[in-house]
Amino acid sequence: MEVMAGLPELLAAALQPAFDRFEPGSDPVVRPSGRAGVDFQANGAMALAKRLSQRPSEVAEQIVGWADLQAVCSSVEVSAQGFINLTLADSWLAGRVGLHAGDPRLGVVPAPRAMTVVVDYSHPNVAKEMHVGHLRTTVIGDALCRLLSFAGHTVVRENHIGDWGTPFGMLIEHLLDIGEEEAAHELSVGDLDSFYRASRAAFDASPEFQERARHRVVLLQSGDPETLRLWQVLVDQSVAYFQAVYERLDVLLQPSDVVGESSYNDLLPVVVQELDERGLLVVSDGARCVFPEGFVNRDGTPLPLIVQKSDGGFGYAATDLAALRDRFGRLAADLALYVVGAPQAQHLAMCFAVAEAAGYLPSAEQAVHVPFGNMLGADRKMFKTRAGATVKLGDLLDEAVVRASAAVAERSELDAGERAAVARMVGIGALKYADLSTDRIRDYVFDYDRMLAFDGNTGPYLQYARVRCLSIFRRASLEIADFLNGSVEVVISEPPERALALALLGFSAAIDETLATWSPHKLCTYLFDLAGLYTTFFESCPVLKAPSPEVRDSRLVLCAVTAATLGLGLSVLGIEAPERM
RNA sequence: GCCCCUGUAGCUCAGUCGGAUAGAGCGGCUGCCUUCUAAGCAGCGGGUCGCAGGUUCGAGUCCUGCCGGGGGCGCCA
Repeated sequence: MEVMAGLPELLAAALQPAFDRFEPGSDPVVRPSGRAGVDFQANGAMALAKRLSQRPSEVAEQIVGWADLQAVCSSVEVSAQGFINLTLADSWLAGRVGLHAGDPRLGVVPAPRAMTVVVDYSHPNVAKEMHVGHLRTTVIGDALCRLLSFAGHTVVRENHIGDWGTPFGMLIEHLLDIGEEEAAHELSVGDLDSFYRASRAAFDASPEFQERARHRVVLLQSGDPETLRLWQVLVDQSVAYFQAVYERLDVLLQPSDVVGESSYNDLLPVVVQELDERGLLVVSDGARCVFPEGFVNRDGTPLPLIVQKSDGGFGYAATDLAALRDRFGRLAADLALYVVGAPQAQHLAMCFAVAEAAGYLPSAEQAVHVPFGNMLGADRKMFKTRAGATVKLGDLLDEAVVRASAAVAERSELDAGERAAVARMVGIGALKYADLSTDRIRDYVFDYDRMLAFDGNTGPYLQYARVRCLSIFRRASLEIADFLNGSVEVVISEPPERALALALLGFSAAIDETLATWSPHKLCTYLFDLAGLYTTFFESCPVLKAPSPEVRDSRLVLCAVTAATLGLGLSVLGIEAPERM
């Protein structure tokens, strides 16, 4: 079987020889067409005509005359302005969908060169509650991991948790004050915020506590075994708590993916030494810095990346550099993605620049910041992550399931046993889809009603469309697999069948575009359009009561491929799909 | 002050390497459950694509300037 390719590429390839006769290598510029009755349009003739000082429509006419599109298109027309309008033949389209149905990957070709990709995402802080600010990095990062795996790459998930730094002196002393058992209990029930706040309160209230905390930091940094043991208690309890959240959210992260800041401690002096050896290090105001080119601060003077502070402590830049060294060295990564908020853009750009200069990063394009916009409060300001009260991620997940349970109870005919599982998939699916379905770079205002909507362009709408595909097979006691082996002929008679078929063939392009730009919302948009076209088809084209057995079987193929596409699409986004709802 | 991101329908957002008459969801209005799941469908109404220039056969898309919003700019991470 020929390698499945996207329709635009296929048409462009068919037109290329004709374009080459005018000007070798000129681009046919094939795009989907919005015009009624036209599937694609080739716009390249107009630019070509301009360059050759000829009439666009005449150039287009000649190209059409030379091109061999008989087998593929039912109509090829040239507009007065020089657009070439291409309409695929129903029979060709039907045959194409038949092939598509037999492909378990639904037309998505594995990446020609499999890479090792490190994805850095989620990164919550030890002894701190996961809040809604962690949602975007976690959900987007997880979707990218799944997409990359599906594309054939080796994915190394790294959860770069905040498990080191001066706050731990305070946290450990507080742990001792309330007793290990009580501390472990508080942390294990996920009440990290009150633990952290109580530590902070003790620190602010008592000079004696402050002194103990400072001393404890020294003990921690010097590797005192008992202090490390207490620190480990905090880390272990926190990681267990994170894991509970991840499982509720249905993300891939495991405790074994945790590579906390502390894991680079031994590397930090090495990094400093190597930066020094390469002549990159400059001491400025007592701090050891690198001044990457092109970065300036307020007054126009060069902006430093502070690697080692004047007090001898290492800044987080040192940790980030060590992580880059580790990822491209020990792990031999081909690519590292940083699913980190947009405010860190400058910091990461500086780290990447320094890492490249230091030889840690082989080439600039191999480290990619995948930024996302801020979650804003009702006041349109950034949700505070430091002192300010924000919404706990756990509370948001609770609310998602509560609302979904109510919706399931109200709308679904499922029995009680199935309802809980479906409510979880619907609620969490709605929440994740809400985050994935808009361009990640944009800021958005935190809003329960928007994030947990179940109608319209939402996760549940996609789940529901798939459920409606599956219910047809259940109703008729048919196996969906029998319609996904390429053995059943597809015929196209009604417009909704045709529109659905055309959309199904666009899956690989949607995946490609999503990965090319690290933008899950592109796949969401595709799936939503597909679900809408399926629903139109579902409303107007009876399947089990089709006019003939041939049409019935053909429509069953369309249902089967739609279900498979929605299921696979949701799956690579990290959204579960129930069998019924 | 400098830099980054952003501005599209009442609200929330899509809009592909610049293509023809800018789309969807929510909300509003009108219909549609005796036929495969109404978390749905069909239809109506809704636009100075922030503003002004420029490039181009063609600009929501590219360039410049201005305005509004968010963020960043040396020892927190």
